[in-house]
Amino acid sequence: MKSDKIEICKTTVVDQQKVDRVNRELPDHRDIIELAETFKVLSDPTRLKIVLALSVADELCVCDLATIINLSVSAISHQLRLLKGMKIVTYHKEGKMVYYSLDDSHIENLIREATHHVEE
Amino acid sequence: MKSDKIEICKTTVVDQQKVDRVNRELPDHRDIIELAETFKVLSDPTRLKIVLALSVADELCVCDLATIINLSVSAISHQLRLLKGMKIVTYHKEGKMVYYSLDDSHIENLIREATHHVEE
DNA sequence: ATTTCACTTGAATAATTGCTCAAGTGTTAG
DNA sequence: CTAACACTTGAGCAATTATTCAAGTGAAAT
Repeated sequence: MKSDKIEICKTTVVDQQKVDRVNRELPDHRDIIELAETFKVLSDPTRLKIVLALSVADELCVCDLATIINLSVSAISHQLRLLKGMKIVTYHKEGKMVYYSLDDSHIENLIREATHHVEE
Repeated sequence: MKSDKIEICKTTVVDQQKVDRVNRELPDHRDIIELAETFKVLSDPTRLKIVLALSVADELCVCDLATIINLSVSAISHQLRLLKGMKIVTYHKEGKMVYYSLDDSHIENLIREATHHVEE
């Protein structure tokens, strides 16, 4: 069970040496999954808008976020829950209000880099 | 039909001034969608692996990519089609072989930035 | 000419996911 | 205490999507 080489893919390997080298230099599976998950968070327009809005406003209550994004409070709350789980946003309560803010400065750099890509 | 302010979200706006300012500073919808789509491409482990493998190897045939990623040739081909459509990869034919390579240097910077984020 | 090989493509399927709706929590106002 | 408000949460639904399978294309080998 150690050789995870050519079990599923039964086709011919054209350049085994190159395949080996790439396999050696590729990050391991866990890291790639984690990397993909980072991209996934920002791949949904609603979540991306939330992050963009918070990067402009510093902090916003759920209600105002819903107004800005033009979606139900429930929908925004669901996404905030997810963003909170990924440590991308934090919140603090003030009476019945809940104010959310960014908890991750790297995310803003990532978005900036992607913006350059889009503007190509 | 011009006011897209508070039609769907019927809840109270807490800080109208802040909401207006954020709405003014936020990129327009089309750009956000495009930005989200950029992230979406890299949010799938298979596509991410393809891009990572190509950034290491310069060029690879579909078959070797399938071997490296441990998936069917068909699955890889489907994803390559998508990546080609988004101008992230190109290909050139050599007899029956098709060699794919990266067509977008920005993507590598984007992945590098995201890697920093993961390593936080 | 026929077969083989590398790859593409369309259809079908299973899993994921983003939203709405309805109900629930906790805080404040009357 | 009751009602209103800001928000959360779980269930359900519709849409998207990643993969497999089967069939098809075109080039090279026999």
